[in-house]
Amino acid sequence: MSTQGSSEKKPPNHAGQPRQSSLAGLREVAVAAHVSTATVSRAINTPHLVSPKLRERIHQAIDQLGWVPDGTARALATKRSYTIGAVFPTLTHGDFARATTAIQQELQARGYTLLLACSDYDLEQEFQQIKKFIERGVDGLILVGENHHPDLDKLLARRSVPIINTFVYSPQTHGTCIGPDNRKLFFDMTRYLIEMGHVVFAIVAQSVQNNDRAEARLQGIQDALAEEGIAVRPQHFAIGQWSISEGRHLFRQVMATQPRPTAVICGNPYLAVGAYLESISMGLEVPQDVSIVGYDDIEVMNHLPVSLTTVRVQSEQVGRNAARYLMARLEDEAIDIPFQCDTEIVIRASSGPPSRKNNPASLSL
Amino acid sequence: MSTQGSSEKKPPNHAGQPRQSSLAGLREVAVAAHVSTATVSRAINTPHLVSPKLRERIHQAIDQLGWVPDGTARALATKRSYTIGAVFPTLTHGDFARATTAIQQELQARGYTLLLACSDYDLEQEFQQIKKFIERGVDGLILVGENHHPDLDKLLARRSVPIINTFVYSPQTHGTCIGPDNRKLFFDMTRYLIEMGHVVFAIVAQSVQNNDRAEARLQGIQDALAEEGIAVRPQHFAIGQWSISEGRHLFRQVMATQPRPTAVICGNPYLAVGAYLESISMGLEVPQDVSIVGYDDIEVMNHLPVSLTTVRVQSEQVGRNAARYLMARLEDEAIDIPFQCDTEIVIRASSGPPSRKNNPASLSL
DNA sequence: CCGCTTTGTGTAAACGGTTACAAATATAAA
DNA sequence: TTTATATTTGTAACCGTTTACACAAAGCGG
Repeated sequence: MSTQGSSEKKPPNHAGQPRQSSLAGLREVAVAAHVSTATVSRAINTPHLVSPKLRERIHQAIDQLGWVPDGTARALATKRSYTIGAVFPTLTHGDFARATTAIQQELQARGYTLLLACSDYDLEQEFQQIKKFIERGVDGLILVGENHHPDLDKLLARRSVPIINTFVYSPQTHGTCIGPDNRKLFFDMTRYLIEMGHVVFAIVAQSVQNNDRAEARLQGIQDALAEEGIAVRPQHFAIGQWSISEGRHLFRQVMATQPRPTAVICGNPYLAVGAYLESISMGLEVPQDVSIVGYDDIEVMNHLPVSLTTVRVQSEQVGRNAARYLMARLEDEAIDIPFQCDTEIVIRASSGPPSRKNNPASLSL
Repeated sequence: MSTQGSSEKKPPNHAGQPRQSSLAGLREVAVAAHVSTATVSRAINTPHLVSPKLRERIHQAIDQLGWVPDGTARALATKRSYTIGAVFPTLTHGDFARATTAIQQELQARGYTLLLACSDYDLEQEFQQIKKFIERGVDGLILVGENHHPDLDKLLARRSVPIINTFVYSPQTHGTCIGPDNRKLFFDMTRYLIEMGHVVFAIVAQSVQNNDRAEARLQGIQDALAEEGIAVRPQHFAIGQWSISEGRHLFRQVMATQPRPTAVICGNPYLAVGAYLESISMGLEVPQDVSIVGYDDIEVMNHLPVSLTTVRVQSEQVGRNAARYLMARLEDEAIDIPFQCDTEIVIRASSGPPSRKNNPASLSL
């Protein structure tokens, strides 16, 4: 196996020439300030260990040379990259965009940098992205939901990268996730509608494929209804894409069935807006003819001719706390953040008691 | 200066114990596969230089040990991080979110990772974030606009980090920016309104503070109007925040002035939606009483009772091309992308010729 | 004035990969 | 067979920081 044995100490470098200015950054600063590299390093990272005189000289050298430390080398030496990876299903939904912004702000404030990827609701892709992040040496990970690739745990265990699941909360997994209790959210919303007298409910929602949050919300609706002995009829259950036009389409579809629903619960704000706009096209009165409620509060909901009842989730709070939590863990600080985030049912004009005339199952559209 | 001189070759490591499994990752794989570290490295990066037999053995060792290469170390050694930094003013506006998504997709497809920050339209903050990115060793940068911190060039020159400005295009700076020609965009839109017979124009827009794109668009309006000898009156010029409610407020404000505008050009989609929704509250007919046009196309604009005329910018295209451009430069590939991106004036129901009755400067609101 | 701590600084070995160069081996040409 | 050439593989020096350890100097109570 051992191949060569004779080479008797050749000059270390390739050719004889010292290779123009081969001094690396920190080293260069060190000679300029007539100190050792260790001292320069300390002057930046632990200034109190360096005498004021040298500190001064070093800083002078630094900005005289315009030196910017190499984070890569630092990361290698310290095994800390001050980098956090976040994988979101998408960025084009308001809540994730808001959370991302909050995360980035929070990280930045403490010197961390955000690595971002979008999995497009694909678990396999999410896994690959996480893997990449780990290769890149992220110190922590922010994910969405609790439903991940089966091999994830193994991967994380090896490097012991802390992780936090966002936009979910359940008492069982307390401490590993930050977000709303999705099930309870729609449970409460549904109760509100029940108490208002509604009996025939329709659901217009996005696919629950790889989306445990949406699934939990659906479950919340069904649980609340079940308590009253009510179930959502198949023809009142419409699943589709995430868009206004889809909302219009699905709303029209469920409203064309018998018995006609008096309350339509939408899985996201775009579907709700679509449903409402379609109700206008159909000449329906909201909420007299039908109540429409959504999930998540986007600004337009509050400004439509009939403002829309919805659930507000503090996405910024979710993002901020997730970031804080991770950083605290990394710095071994104690931290007390609420894992279950604030939510609020925002009751606006689009929901109300069903009108009498809708009770008899009759009438053509 | 030289302190010690005697130490006669002490054992290299601290205590005598070999420190449990001190073999670092790649080294560990190497011994497991009975090859040298160089060969392992080659097996991953340049497989064709390694005999199939060893390659096989190495890969076996790799996934038997579950090794994940350390990107930090790799980056240090190769001086390439396969990382791109992007600084956006915000993520909560649809166009930037879409562009970010496109960038990330494109980067991922070629093994790059995205670092993201939001400057909140603050040049100083942007500069700090860029600096941080450079410390982190990004291979390239994606920024928005052409207006950056004065020291930016110096900083970039030192490390020679390639950069691309997005969401802007002007012939003068061809090759350094990718986006729409913002000035021309609103120039054309204004011409369209002029040709329709409008004479009294109002502008409802966001602040142009550190926003050369918005500024260029305003200039486009003014240039087009100037050709006809028209100027926007001070009372028709409303600048504010970026929101629907602000759009409502500013719209009401400009509509309360004399002479009353027959066309309102909005600087972004939210302002346009707000303006339109306020027109409903005010009992105005769009476009008979007033034409409303916006910038950027968000879905709701096409679904409101009166759909809104706007300008569509291919933000995804901007993002994608920016990413491609950078990667091509980094890999020394030739690439032919359009620097000026596609745009389209989408004429919908909210714009039309001014009605006769609006001509006489009269009437109370 | 001497040992004893405290404080400040330097030396050099990591960190975990890549890669120039040399050596060994296989292949082709003569 | 011999020599020239191409192919594989190994050795060890980097990449630019940090940091354990050693040492010198300064401060101090006795």
